[in-house]
Amino acid sequence: MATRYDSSVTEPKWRERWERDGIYRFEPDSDKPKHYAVTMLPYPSGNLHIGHWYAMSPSDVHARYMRMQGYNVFFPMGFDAFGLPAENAAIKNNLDPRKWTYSNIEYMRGQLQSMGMMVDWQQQIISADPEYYRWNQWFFIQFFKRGLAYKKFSAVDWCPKCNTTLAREQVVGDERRCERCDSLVTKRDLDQWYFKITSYADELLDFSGLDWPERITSMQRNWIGRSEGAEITFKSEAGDPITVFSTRPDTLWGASFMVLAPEHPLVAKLTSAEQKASVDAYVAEAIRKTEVERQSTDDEKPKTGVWIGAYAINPASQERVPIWIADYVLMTYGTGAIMAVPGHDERDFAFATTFGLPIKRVVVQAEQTAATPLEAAEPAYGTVVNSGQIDGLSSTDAKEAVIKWLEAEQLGKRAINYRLRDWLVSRQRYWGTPIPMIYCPTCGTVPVPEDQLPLLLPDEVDFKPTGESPLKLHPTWRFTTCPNCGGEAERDTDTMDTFVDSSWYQTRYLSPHDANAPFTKAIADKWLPVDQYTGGREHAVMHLLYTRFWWKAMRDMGLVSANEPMTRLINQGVILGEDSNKMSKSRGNVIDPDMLVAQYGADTVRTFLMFIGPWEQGGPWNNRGIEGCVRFLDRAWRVVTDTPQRHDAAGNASTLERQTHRIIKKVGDDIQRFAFNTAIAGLMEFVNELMKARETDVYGSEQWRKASEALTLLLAPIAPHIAEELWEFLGHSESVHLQVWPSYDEALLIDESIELPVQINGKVRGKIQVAASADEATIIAAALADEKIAPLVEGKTIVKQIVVPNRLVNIVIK
RNA sequence: GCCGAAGUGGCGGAAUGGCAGACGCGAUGGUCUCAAAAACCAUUGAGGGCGACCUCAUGUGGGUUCGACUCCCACCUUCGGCACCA
Repeated sequence: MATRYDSSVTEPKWRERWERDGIYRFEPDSDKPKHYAVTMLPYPSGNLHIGHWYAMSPSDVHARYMRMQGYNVFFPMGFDAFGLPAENAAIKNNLDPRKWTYSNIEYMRGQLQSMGMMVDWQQQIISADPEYYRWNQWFFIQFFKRGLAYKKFSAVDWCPKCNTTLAREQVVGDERRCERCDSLVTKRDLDQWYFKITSYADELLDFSGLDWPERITSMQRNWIGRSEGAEITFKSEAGDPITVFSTRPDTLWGASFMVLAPEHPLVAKLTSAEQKASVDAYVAEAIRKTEVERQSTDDEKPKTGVWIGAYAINPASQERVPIWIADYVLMTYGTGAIMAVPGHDERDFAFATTFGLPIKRVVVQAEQTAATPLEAAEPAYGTVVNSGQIDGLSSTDAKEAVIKWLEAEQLGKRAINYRLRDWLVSRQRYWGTPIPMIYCPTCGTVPVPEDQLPLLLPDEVDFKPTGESPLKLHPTWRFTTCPNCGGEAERDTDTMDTFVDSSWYQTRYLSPHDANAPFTKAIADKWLPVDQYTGGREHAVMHLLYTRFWWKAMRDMGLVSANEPMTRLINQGVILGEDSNKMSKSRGNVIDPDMLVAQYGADTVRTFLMFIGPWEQGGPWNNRGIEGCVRFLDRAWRVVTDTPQRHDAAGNASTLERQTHRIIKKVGDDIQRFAFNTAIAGLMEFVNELMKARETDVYGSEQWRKASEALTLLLAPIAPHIAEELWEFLGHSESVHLQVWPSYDEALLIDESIELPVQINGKVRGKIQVAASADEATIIAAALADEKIAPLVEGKTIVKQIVVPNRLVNIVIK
């Protein structure tokens, strides 16, 4: 046995052995309790970067640990193979996106395998495979039949660089940039397909039973943006109903004017002849601004607007209130019209002051009266005044009272509004799932018959980024016949958002080749939902929200029974360059995992990535830091395999035994909570302890053997290759990865004799050595007798004596 | 503005009511060597003292507690999300 461990020989050797023996094969029918772990699948960009390692290897560690804990673990891998980079690379280099993608997959699978993950590659999925995407189409049709997929013409977000529409979630930040390419997003009026995620808005706000980071659930909650209030119908003097949404029906008496969005359908009808010219000009300007970007979150942005020459009647106060249009009211939220309550809403206040509109107080705080003048909007809740029959009620009670009154008088109703928009899924690009819909002049919109799926993506396509769907430009593909009447018809020429692919892939892994269903129900019933999901938090309101929606739709179709797709979610942080900046080619701070693996081996790279710091936090790479892990694994190797020259010093086998039990507990606890950095720190300490014990007569003892075996087993999830080699060295013929996680004895977690710090008034003033079993009285006696403590206590009054078992003693004196 | 996360040595970080700085990097000194590398040993928060030791120290200011990095209140800073959303 060589004294140095050579990863370049050993790692491939064991990977081949594992593959040959099929130790990671998925066994859906085993009797062991199941544990389904999924890490977000990679996009086949062509090269695995260190971020993939950072995301995936700790997930593998946890999965391996669960397996050693006795679970039947399934930890699959696949490729999110549709998407723009393939098409863009193809356009740039005149390649076939299919060939580009699939050759990348072949290469990246090799890289992924070099990580030493416990993946059963026979279960892999590739979303660009027709056997996968046919089920996207199948789901699309089911959604269509259930009213969850619909087509709508409206202003949509358009990325000029990607040359396609985007879902609202894919437009990021206040500058409204494309999630994928960072371009400024514009608007276009287009007829597009949507999935009705809003019909699950309320359910998506319910995170009960989900062990997900607060950060993600709060982002989703923000995104969905539920507001409770009422819809209230005002009537114009001419009698046209104008419905507004308000979260403050309690302030209805304070509504002294109304504002409609410039695009509001009633604007044209209500505008008076005298005001028509200025209204038209304002509307035109607003629409122009919409196209350019009606953005600017500038707080200082002055309010603009125009009176349309009409009045409405406030249904509560019966006051005549002017109707204005202004671009601060958005057509896309609520009803596109508001009742303006300038006294208690900052925007309405700003508008009223700009245009000299009346401001009325309808809420008071304790120190105010109904006549206290308003110097600024006072949005806080308080007591209602100047409001007829609801005077004197608290804002909260008044809300309820007004809603009940509105409902009784048929003037309005309780209403809830969401910020969440339906998911726009049409994309004007080639490399995606064709939308399986046919437009027949006679029969209308007809789905492709299910027995004709998959509707294959054609190969010979001129997919230049023209802004038109490449499939539309194909000479024949779009022309078909209506499945209903047999007449001439046309196919939808868009493809689906690739987030569709990742919305249900976790279910497909279980039966990737099922030709009759998206997944085999018997297996899915046993294995779903996913127990542990890992991946980046950048998908909080995209993939992670879409997946929850998709799952609920599947549940309502009777395909799955749980309410949520992924029970526990952990998000890793981002691994940064050595300069603490995001890794990028232009900064030249990119770390290449292949080079590291060649130099140090996969085990070292895995170990260091987890040792850097808390996994959820991420952090900067450190080229010197990895050397520490090289040393650690090397020491672990030597401490087990090398025979010390001398080992005759007096040692303590019982101490080693206790250290062994302690580390078993620590590593298990830490891996369970994804605290890999402290698990590894603990193992480093343990190796250092073994190094010392090795030079004593403890070496070669029963306790020594157990400690070496424990070290090897605890190392197995983290450094699977070296652990396997050590396990073999220790004389075992069966893989270390088929072993059971070692157990520990609670009684052996603390030493027989312990050192306790003794505090006087909370400051450590001495230390005593006592038996772990010593009772409180004995400990206090020992503390007071201590040569450093005794003089300090002498002549003082002992107020209190605190003994924290196994921790410390505190003596409070006066 | 609202919601969320975070702030600890030269650096990455540990400790979630009980000895602050585990573990690692870096640094300094040493052993081995012709020399170097590797490995090993020692020291390494700041200030003071020859020294056993003492004082200070976890963004800031208060508070609770025998005891606070940890809990509470107020604030500062950084990062992420939402935002003319009625």
